[in-house]
Amino acid sequence: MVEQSIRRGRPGYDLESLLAIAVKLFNERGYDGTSMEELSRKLGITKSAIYHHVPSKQELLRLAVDRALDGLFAVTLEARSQEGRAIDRLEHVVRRSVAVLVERLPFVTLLLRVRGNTKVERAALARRREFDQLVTDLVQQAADDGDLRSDIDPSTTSRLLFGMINSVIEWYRPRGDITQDALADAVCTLAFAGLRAP
Amino acid sequence: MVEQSIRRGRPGYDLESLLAIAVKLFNERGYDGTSMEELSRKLGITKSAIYHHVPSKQELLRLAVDRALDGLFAVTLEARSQEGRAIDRLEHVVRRSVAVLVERLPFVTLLLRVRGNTKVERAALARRREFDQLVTDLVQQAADDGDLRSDIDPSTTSRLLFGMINSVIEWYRPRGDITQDALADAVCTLAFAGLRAP
DNA sequence: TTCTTAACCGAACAGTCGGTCAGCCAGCAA
DNA sequence: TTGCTGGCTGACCGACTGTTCGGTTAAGAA
Repeated sequence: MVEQSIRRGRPGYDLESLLAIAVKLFNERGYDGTSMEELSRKLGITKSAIYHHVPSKQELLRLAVDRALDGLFAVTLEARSQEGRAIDRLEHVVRRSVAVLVERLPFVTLLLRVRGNTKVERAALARRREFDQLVTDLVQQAADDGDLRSDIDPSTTSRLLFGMINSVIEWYRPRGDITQDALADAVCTLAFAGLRAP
Repeated sequence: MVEQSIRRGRPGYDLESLLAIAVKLFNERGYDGTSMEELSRKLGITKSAIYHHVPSKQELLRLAVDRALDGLFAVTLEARSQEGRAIDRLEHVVRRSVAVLVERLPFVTLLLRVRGNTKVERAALARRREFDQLVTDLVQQAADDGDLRSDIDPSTTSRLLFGMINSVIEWYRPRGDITQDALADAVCTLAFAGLRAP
């Protein structure tokens, strides 16, 4: 079943396998705190070999954050994010965002730590703000529909909401004792129904 | 009214004023992404002058994260964090943590981005975990009292809860249109009562 | 004036940074 | 066997890193 694509040439890393290890290391040490020398040691090849796969360190970052952002924007294009009551669309976006976070954990982790020092980083931040705006609009609509409490303003709501969701990258590990669905349930319950016993 | 403490010697930066600017820059560019040369330019003095005030770059980081951690631990020692029903103690810790976050925003921001590359950073992470454990214990007790819903486990709850709280550093600015109290209210409402219209 | 205190400068240090270049090497296909 | 492709090496570059050191400067106190 598994399409074993036969690679030609000398066996070793391809861009994908190299990127996975790079992103993992970036997340452990921080992007700026990781040198290409350090990365090459982790890969078991020389520094110059990395530049056979990728033209620069910044490009590694771009590839990673784009994978995260593409996943998040794909969520907003899904049917259930675009039709139905705003509050239901919001819940869908929340659930699916948790899923993307988990499935692309290393990439999203890197994205959420970008600070804006370079062009690549600023471009990532811009796309992220775009996503945040879509969510804020959704919260606003749901509040207008009377489905969300009106004593918290929409932008604060969406920020706290996605603050909670995004914090998942800090502690969730797929191997752990909580499944992806259980996590999404916990997030939605806490967000929509609150902590207090019913 | 203002106690103008007369400093002796050549006027200029003291440790406190230097630290404030350093931490601000660290937060903008990232600790690893900020060079001492860059910092010295921002300060308007030479690189070597910084070393008159502080023995190393790492020490700047230590001073900053300790200010954040001291503030958070002080909260747990307050009377209302130690007596009464667990759920009330929890709400008090949440409210006061938001206050500390806001009052010491730059320091807490830096703390929350520490990755653990050096001894200083690992020590900070250890103290942070200690604080997290205290909160988790509180959540556990409140759940045992029947005051918190039991369908989310305590460690997930406390992580999502503090994920939401800590996200405040990403967007809250004191000059903005939402006061510190309103922010704490929003956090508590969302956390305990949920988003859905009552 | 002189002493003390505190902040600062300029030049240099050894080491590390991201990145380049010319060429070598392993495996598949013809 | 040969050609091609894709992956890799080792030596190197200039710029920049955090840190040190000996000397200097500005202010209040004596």
